[in-house]
Amino acid sequence: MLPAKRRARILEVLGAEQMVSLKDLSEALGISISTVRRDVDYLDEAGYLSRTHGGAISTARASTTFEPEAAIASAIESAAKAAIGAVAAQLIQPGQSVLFDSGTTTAAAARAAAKLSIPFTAMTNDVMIASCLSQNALVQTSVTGGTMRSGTTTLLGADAVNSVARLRADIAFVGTHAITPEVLSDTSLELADLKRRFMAAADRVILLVDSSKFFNRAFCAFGETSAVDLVLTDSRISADATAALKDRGIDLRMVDIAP
Amino acid sequence: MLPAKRRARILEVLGAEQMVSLKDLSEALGISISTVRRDVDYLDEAGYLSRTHGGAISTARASTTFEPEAAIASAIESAAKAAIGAVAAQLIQPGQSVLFDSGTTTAAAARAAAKLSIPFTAMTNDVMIASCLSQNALVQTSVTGGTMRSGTTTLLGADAVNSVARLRADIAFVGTHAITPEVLSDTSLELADLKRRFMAAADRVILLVDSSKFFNRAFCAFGETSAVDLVLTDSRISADATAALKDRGIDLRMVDIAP
DNA sequence: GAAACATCTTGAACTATTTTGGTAGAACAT
DNA sequence: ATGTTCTACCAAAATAGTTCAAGATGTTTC
Repeated sequence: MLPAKRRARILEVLGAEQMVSLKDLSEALGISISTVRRDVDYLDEAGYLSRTHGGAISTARASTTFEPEAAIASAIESAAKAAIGAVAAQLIQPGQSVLFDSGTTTAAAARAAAKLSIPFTAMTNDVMIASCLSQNALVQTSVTGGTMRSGTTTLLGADAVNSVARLRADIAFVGTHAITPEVLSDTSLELADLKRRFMAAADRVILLVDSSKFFNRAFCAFGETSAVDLVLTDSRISADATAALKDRGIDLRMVDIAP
Repeated sequence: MLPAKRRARILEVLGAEQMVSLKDLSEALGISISTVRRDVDYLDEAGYLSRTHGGAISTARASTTFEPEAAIASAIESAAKAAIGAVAAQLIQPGQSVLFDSGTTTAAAARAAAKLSIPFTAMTNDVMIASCLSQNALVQTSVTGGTMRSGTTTLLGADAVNSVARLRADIAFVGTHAITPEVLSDTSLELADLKRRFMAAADRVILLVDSSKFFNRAFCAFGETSAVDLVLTDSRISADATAALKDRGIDLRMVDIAP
């Protein structure tokens, strides 16, 4: 297994468990304790987790504005994201207009949507999603203007907001950095602002969120769960989380993850 | 198997897998590990993927770049474009604002510019160029809005035009499909319109054009050679062409092609 | 066209570097 | 006190970098 893959898996475990011992990690990943120790130290150094005696605890999401580098973000929960994306794409009807928020989960949806053979119109503020969708000649792809923060593929700022403000769409696929039973939140004001616009511009808001995002709070709230028409998540979501959302009458669909 | 085909297949694998070891690639493609290593290093250099010890992981672009092999080939295999791009990047001064037209030659300039360690502001209508530039934290990258035609990474249309119309930049790097001693031309009205705006918005217009574009005419003229402040081309340009341009008082610089 | 020549690419052999898993003693928690 | 975890080190394995000869490709010359 590749070092990078190993580290991503460690973060996945930590996303689900909050706390793990090095021993457990060593057994779960089938690698020696020495290597686990080195990986965990590395991730600690890089700020992805915190070390404790004998193990590691997740810290990334506790820090409300922390964003992992793109390479790692896309590797974390990649199976869950792909599964969620595949189901999301199936919800698109021929001829509809669809908004794709930026993010790795919505990117998975775009990748699946690009393989559909139905025509639809798409708009996104993520250049990676855009170039993905534009592979399919049936998809009319538009991109918001805006400014990219370095290391990301996300367009933000006044131009992006204005582009979205003029629109009316059938569906918005929105991602989120964190979700509680009531609130969706993300890491920056600008991101939050734009997500709010996406949600306001669409008849049907579909939230794509893998199970590791429950229940956390990030820096900046951008909407309420009640404003979402459908939540798509993976089957690793906890019973607590499903109950809390269903109590609020939120339509929740779980997607089985391929091994 | 052709080198270009090999590299395209590596990107294809990487689009599906997120990470692969060199060993796996070697087996999957039936080529030696040495060759895989060379290909992967090459693609890393060109920004299509990132290397890790023992393998490669997909960057934003790799997972979306199911570009036809021909597109990859023309984008990264051309020594002339790379050489022109490298020289173009050197013309950027710290703090300047720079417009990057869409196209493979301007993309080469963007790749070189992304490796500079000077801060500047960039605006482009090509999402590939944008994701290239945004890898450098010193570069403030903006993207025009617009619509993508399928199979391309180019943004066109009213939104793109409007984005550019508001700007004033120090430099515009402009590509062209064809050039005669008097006229620059390209393949579509929309493209031509946007290129015209780029040229009007910049104090200094620098035309990046490899020698194969002399002297042809494409469907739609978008400007006169006299409106260009500097023409950068490669040394394979014919003597006729240089003479014709110099007769018109056009500043022409030839770039030696690296071996 | 074909032969001769130069150039580039490939795969393999070899060396250097990095990574890995193990071990021994020190530090730690209960 | 006792078992566990940490640090530091080592040898083995894997990967990266280098070099080179054989083959493929491209160019020139006749």
